[in-house]
Amino acid sequence: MATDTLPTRGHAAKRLSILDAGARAFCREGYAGANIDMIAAEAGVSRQTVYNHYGDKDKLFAAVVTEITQRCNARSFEVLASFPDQPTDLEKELTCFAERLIVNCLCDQDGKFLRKLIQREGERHPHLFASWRNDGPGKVWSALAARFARLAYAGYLDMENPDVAARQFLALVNAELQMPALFGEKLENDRLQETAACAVKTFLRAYRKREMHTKEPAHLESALRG
Amino acid sequence: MATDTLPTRGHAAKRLSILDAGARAFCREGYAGANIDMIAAEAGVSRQTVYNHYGDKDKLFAAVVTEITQRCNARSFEVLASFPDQPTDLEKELTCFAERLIVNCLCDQDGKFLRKLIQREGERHPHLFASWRNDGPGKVWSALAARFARLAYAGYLDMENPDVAARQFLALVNAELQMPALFGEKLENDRLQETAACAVKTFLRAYRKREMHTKEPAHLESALRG
DNA sequence: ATATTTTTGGACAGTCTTGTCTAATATGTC
DNA sequence: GACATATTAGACAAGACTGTCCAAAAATAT
Repeated sequence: MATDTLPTRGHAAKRLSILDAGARAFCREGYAGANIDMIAAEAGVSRQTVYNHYGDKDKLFAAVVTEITQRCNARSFEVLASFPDQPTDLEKELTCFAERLIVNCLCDQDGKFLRKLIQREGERHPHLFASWRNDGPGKVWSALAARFARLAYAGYLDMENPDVAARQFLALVNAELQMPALFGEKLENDRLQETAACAVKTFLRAYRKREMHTKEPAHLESALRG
Repeated sequence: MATDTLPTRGHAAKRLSILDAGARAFCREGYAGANIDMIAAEAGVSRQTVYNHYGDKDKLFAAVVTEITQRCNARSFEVLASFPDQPTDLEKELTCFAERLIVNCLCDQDGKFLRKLIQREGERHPHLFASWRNDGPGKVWSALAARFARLAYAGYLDMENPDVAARQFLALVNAELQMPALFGEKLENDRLQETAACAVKTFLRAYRKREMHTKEPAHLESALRG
């Protein structure tokens, strides 16, 4: 789990290793089901070391949540920064954006971990997830809504409520991912691309501005609508 | 939990009471976190009675899952039977259908219980959820897809892949429900209706047939699309 | 009213888990 | 090499939970 830039031996490395093992165990078994011996074994560390680093199970859990949350948020906003603000081919670029979203936020290790943790323990430890809610997806949603609003203003999209559109965009992107995510199946690359393409296609069918870019055939439009 | 038609005293009543208490406890605490004493107390029954009825914790869990699954499936197909096959006002009727879906399948006790159980223990007890997958949402999806295909054939909708459309429909309906569901918030009635309306509106913007009902202005269509 | 079934409360052994403690070992620093 | 710090394995007490057993009490049926 520890990437190349992170310490691979020594004190800090063990700390990280424990954190990652804790994340895996808590996700797989739930808070009650995961035990310290398991986590220590999975981290390749003695039980005492876990206690040395994190004090007790509750503190370890809290550390896991905040750490993974931070990683996820960082990734989310990184991906968000690549939103196509001045697209030349809107569908294509939005599809690529959706793919990045899926790969980096929805399907990556930390993302899956965090969603499972939230699903499993969200009700039980509401305070821990306040930051997730306020600084994580909540912010991603509104940031995404702002991007869509800009695209609408620039004449690419036609929507009344960018907030709703943003939530729907994410829902569509997630649509085909629900089942696999629930059962821990892995997603092949081409299925992923198809998912993104489907979602964006439907999103644009609903929200793409329907007037011509060149000329407004208003009479044809009204004839078709009437 | 036991409705009026079900026994409210005697042997069978206790059995049901235990089942419901088990469902609540397993959802709230997870399999490992829920303990028999808790369930017995919540069911208003002694611990021994739980063992008399269900043998052990594993069997109780299995019974909870299959029972709740059956209840949910029954409801799902009941709602599905009310799908507007010959709509006079498609948007209105589809919105009502979506509301029924939300109320009876997504937001009702059993539905919430089951989704939580799946999220919490799906990976851990894959065999238990096979039926959920095969007889539950899986069947609902394909049945819904068949309804959409019929609407498309009847000229109300315009879609290439009814399966994808069905999944997207459910995803859109769910879009605004994710957060509240995750944190156990309850949904006000007007927010629910707005959610359904939003989802259906977007769905129809994407998939409503754009040709006239009376005559096919094929040349105009191609001119507009080209 | 009596017989049968069900439920109850409590005791119980066995197991698992947490968190502490200790003495020995490893790791890294000066 | 000597020293400080981090880590290890293992023992340990305290508590929680499961699943069993049993005799008394309650509910139900005959």
